[in-house]
Amino acid sequence: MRDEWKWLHVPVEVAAVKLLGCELQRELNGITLRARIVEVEAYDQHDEASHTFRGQTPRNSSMFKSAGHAYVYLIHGIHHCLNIVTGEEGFGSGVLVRAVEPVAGAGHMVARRKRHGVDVTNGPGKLSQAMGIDLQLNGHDLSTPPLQLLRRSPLDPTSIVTTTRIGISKAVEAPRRFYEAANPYVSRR
DNA sequence: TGGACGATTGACT
DNA sequence: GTCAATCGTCCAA
Repeated sequence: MRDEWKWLHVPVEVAAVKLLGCELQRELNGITLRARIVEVEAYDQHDEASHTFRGQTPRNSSMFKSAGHAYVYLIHGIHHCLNIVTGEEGFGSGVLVRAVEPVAGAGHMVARRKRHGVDVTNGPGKLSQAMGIDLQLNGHDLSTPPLQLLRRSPLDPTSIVTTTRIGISKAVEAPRRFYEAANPYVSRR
């Protein structure tokens, strides 16, 4: 395993909390976009709501890679969702990035979205469109451009809210959604 | 090989 | 609050 991602070789819900406050940096057409992660959800092989619950398939194979890779999938034939793979190679676990807060290149994200304010990045499909994330980045190594994960110091635990996940039909009771309290970019539904 | 379905979003009543 | 868009994936037959 790569030492660089050792901090993500932990249970996925622990990794999810550690990822809050970290940043995603995207190089796109010579422009640098950067955004801070403010809302996440945890999924792993033992979780009925996870894409990896029934084992490895061509679609979910990048979620079985070692920590620090991207798992991107298409939902409803329209939108892309970004996950950060966690844990050891061979174990299917990852963290869905549900919302981010623009840090750099916000104007470009607004233009890509054709929306403004929190609507630019307050949902998994929205932030993917804002940052130009699609299937081409599925399986990408997040230690290299054009998409990088930048580690940041952990948030104060008292500022983190834990709830059940959104938009799923199985394991609906599991408290595996985490977000930064009072951050306006946290998704609404 | 067919068909049901989805870790969502935006438009509309 | 409700509902359609839209297509790749997966499982049953």
